[in-house]
Amino acid sequence: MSDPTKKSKPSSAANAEERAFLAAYDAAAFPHPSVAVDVAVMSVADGALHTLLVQRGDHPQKGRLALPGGFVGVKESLDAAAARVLAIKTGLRDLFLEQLYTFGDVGRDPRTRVITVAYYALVDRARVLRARPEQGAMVFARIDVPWKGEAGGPVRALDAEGRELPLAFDHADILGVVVKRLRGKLGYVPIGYELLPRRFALRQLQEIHEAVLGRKLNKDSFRRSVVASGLVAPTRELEHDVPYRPAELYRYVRSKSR
Amino acid sequence: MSDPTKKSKPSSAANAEERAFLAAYDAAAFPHPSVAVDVAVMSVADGALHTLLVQRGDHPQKGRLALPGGFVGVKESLDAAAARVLAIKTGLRDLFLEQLYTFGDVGRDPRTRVITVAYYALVDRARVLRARPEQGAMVFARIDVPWKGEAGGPVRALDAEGRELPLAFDHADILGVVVKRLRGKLGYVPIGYELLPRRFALRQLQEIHEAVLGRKLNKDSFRRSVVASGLVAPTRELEHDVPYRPAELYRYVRSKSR
DNA sequence: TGAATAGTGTCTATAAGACAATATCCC
DNA sequence: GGGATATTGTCTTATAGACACTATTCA
Repeated sequence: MSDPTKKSKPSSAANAEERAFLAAYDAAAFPHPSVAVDVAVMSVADGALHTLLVQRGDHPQKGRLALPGGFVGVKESLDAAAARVLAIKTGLRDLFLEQLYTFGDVGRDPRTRVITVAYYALVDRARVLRARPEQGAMVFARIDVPWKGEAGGPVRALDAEGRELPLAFDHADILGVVVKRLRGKLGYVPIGYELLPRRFALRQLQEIHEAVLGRKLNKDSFRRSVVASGLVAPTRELEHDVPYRPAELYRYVRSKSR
Repeated sequence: MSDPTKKSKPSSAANAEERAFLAAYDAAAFPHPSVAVDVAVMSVADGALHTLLVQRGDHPQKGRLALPGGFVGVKESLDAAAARVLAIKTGLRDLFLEQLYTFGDVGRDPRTRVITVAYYALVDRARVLRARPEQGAMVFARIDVPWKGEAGGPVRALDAEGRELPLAFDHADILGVVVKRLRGKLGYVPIGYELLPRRFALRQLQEIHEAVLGRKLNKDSFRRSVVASGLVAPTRELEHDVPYRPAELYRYVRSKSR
């Protein structure tokens, strides 16, 4: 925390000196916070954002619902910790997974000082409903966003009957930041595709955007802007099992060809 | 990290049980990473982004230039740690200060495992040039961005003669993320005002935007969009000491009146 | 008066919203 | 055929870029 006195040395001796310093360095000389990762697995179902929550079987906050999380190993990168937690607690692998924000208020965990690096993952509805955790049990909870646009703030988790689910720690705030980030990103980054299967109708993509943004979009201009972006390509396949004219299926293409 | 077996208890006893659990919790039971904050103090001068760097007097990376940083106290929030580091290492207070990203690769610090939560601050050129640190010495380094748009990647720090300055740790990557974030934010958040004194000419604001974005902007549409945003208000004051027609000075207003 | 930039007005190209018309599927 | 949605086309409006023109200050 402080920068005590220092002495200059000729640069030729610097490497040996640095090696000696590192050998003598004692990482346990002062108390450290704990570092955790929490992963918000987001999906869209029935026109609303949903997330995967796990029931806390241990103290603290036993019985409340929490984001899948865990402590970061000393020899494990943050990204690796997030992927490991995702796989263990939800059984899901190889998802879009991105760091969100780091929450470090002093009292956010009653055990001790825990700083958590929050991540969010995106997955399509069919895959998240097939997911089976390697341990524990999961709830697929609907997110209720009590604010508009990118105002921000905590959100609520609801069960299938619309009852509010109690969230642990500051996870309502974390999920609020996830929603805010998703709304901000949808405008200029094609993350909507991560929430859909490989082939999708443009109407499905629009429904995803509307669920994330929390407002209706204009159908015509949505179609035009998506097609004009060059990020989707028609597949000549059609929807099936729909009680109306089937739409052509599109796929996401990385290379905009123009 | 694991969720072992659990027994159900009547909810009436839950509070007492949780208190007992917390009293017995041992935070030092497994090794912890260290947590630091680094603050990138960004400003615009001579048409380019600049940042404040401190010379490392201690190992590791002695002699290299680093972002002002320090370890997070066990009873100190991340935001408070960033503000403290900013004040101690640069003498600057009450700046726009926002969390950026958390860097946690295993080998990023040769001492031990150090996870750093990076922040960025914005300050106008006159104020940063008056800044005097409470300890150590500072360099006001020009940032050279070797990529366009929001491609991302490390940047270089240059001294007044254009010579490259050696950066410590992964700080070239951190500064790259800062630049990427600033470019992304300029489009829809008025952070440009944080880089200017309270009263400014629209041309100055445009120069700020051009320096951050790394490209020229159209003068006419820049003026129109800024004025139409309702986020600036004319002050009826004029520039002075300019060898041409002085422009009217504007100020940033939070409430867009319309 | 000339150089330099401030500030205004106009035209055009592009993107978005609104709306209408036709096409295609299932029942 | 009727219901529902897909898909295409047209019209209108808002915005950004380009450009021309006038205004104001200093040297």
